[in-house]
Amino acid sequence: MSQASGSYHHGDLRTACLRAARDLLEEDGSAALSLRAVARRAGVSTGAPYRHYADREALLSAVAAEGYRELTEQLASVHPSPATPDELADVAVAYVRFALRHPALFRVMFAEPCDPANEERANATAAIKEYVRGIARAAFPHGDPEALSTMVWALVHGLAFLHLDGKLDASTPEVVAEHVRTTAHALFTATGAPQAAPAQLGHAAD
Amino acid sequence: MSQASGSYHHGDLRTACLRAARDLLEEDGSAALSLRAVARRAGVSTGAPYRHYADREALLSAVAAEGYRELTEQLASVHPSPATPDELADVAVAYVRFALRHPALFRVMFAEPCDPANEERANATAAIKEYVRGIARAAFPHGDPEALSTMVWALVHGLAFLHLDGKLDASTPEVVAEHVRTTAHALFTATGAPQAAPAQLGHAAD
DNA sequence: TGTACATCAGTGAACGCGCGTTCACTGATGTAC
DNA sequence: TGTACATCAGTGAACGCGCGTTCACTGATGTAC
Repeated sequence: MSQASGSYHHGDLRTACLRAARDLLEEDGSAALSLRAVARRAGVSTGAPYRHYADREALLSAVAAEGYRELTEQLASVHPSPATPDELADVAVAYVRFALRHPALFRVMFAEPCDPANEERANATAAIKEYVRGIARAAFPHGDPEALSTMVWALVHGLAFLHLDGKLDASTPEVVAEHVRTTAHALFTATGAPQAAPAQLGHAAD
Repeated sequence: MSQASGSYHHGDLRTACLRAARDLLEEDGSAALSLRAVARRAGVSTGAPYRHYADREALLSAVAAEGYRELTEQLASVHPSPATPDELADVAVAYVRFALRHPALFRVMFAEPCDPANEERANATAAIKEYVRGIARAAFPHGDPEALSTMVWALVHGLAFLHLDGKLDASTPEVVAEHVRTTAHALFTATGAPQAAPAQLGHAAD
């Protein structure tokens, strides 16, 4: 968009490819994403994307990285630093909702054996890990944050995939949200997360 | 095997296709399973599998169903009716171990959008659901078995996929087992599962 | 027990498809003077 | 400000590939009499 319109040069094909890939994933989540389809969608010849991505893998990794960033953002926007069981449950609901709203993207993010050496991708996953660890630290100040954050992440991740794959009732978003909230509550209250929010100071002892 | 060897008729091509599919999945987990590759592997012409499977989907569903049955068996063989946190943790470890030993099969079972109307497949998933529900009932006699069994399943399922997708350290089976055991323990002890095994009678109050 | 015939489970060639990737090319852009 | 030229980002045709599926066929099997 930044440059010519209708001209020979595209202007920002790199971004346009990402956009096209995302659109295709939203439209037909079941099909595998192909570079040719992306080029077609971006209104460009088959070879053009190779100016910006080394190969299919590279595009896929970029898409995945974008997905991670968005997921992290959305979780943080629900509660930057959740502390009560209610707030934790809200975040859990947001995680599963993201998966169900963007099933194909979520699968690219997790189920595709993408290049683990891709730096952008590695950074993006690190960010989400850090957010989850932060949650665990704030919510369970007395436990091992590492173990607890794994537990929380595994729980929501499992819920997301089981809903995605039709193993749990995902007929309406409301049903799912309620289900996730209940499950999360069962976990958080039982593991001794603070019941109310007496302190939301954000500074926990290191 | 049941009939001719080296003859025109195969004897039991249905089973042989399944076997071939499984072998291919074990050998190259990253590639998508194709009917042609299965036929090749079974030593048979491209069209032959169509005598036994309507299409690719049908074969995939059969493979998935077999996977469900095996997973259920393996879990049950660890503890038919686990009651203590230790026993529950053993089952959790077995679940994740299955996923890591058969990554491609596990992905076919869960990540492929297989035909949900397939009866064999539906039966097999129902069996595993039932086993998990049974665990929850036995282990948490005072909670809502439905919510708790979902929680347990989601946790192990999430752990399985996070390890599978390289989000958690899966360098050695021992590391993974230890990790799963720790996480499971944290959950089970906190949610009030029986601490020791005073009664292993198998009859819980309905 | 022997023969005729229907049925069944394979063959192998062919169809049309979409894919990833390469490559010689060309039009647009921007920079040096 | 104007021109020459290097660089860059596209084109479009082509490569070879493996795929799912179909179809006329043929050899093996088993059943009725």
